Amino acid sequence: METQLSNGPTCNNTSNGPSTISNNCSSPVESGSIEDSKTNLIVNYLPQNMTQEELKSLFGSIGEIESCKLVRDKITGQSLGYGFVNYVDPKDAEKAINTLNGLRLQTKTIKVSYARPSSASIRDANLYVSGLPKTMTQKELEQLFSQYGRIITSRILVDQVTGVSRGVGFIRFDRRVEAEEAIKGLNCQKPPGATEPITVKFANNPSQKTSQALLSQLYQSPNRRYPGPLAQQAQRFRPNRFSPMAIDGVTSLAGINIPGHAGTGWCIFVYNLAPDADESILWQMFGPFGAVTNVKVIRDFNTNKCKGFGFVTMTNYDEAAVAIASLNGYRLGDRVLQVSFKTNKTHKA
DNA sequence: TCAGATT
Repeated sequence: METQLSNGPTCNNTSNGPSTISNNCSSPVESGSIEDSKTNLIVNYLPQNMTQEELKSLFGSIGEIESCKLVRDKITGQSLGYGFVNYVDPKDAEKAINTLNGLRLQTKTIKVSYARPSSASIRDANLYVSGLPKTMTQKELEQLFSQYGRIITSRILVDQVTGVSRGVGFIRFDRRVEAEEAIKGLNCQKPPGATEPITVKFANNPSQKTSQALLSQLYQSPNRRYPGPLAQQAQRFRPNRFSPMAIDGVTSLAGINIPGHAGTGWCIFVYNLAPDADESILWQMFGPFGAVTNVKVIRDFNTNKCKGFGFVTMTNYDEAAVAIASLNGYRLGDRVLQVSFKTNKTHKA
């Protein structure tokens, strides 16, 4: 693989926000049985505002996608923060795991792994654990539970400020029967060395909460609706930074030149990419700064090598501006990148 | 003291 990046916004520390310790364990490459699909991936910890189209754009940068689905709440339509990507070629699925697992997008670190075959037996296998000793580590938590089955994820919630364990956590097993056995074996039991017993029970179901939140919104404040798509779009657009009268759409039609503004977001020009640069490097560089809707490496038609530049589209002006300020002059391998809002200049280089 | 992994 190519150059690894280690920079990004300084705000981003842990894998999924400051309040949790999380693993991205259960290495997917080694976990599949011979029966499992080698093309279908599950993608977890997606940013809340990421759309299915953006998911497809991100994973489509690796190879041809057979299908792609962002899972949403049935009632609210809100993203549940995970989705599925099914590639045509198993090699591309493997490549996606190798290149995109652990990619930072906004405040999240996405997890990419093979999807298990869907079945009833793997549902409702998630446990909520409380009363844990504050000193217990995630590894110790897993050790305690692993005797009951294969752990898919584990987590200990921590205080946002101090980073100290809150004594509660989650264990997701591969199968529900394993979770049931763990409750039987560990609920009301004292872990080794602990003075108090722990509580182990099934965790709340995820989609219930968002549905409830929506319903209470509807019933409690009927006059305070969420802003509709138009209002949201108007908020995203920041014309007064350049022109006091510009309005999204109108400016484009009127031919007023706003640097970088491409109608659907802010287009950023990235110059001095290496010939072997690919889309994933652009996702890696810009993803941590905010909502990226698209990336594109410009390649020579015949050689398929990068012509030295590419483009990145970001939804929000402020995030784009910070990304540009941070990445302009960034050293990628032996090259120093030039990063700016796209202009209408013709770039010949 | 419940984050967000099975379409």
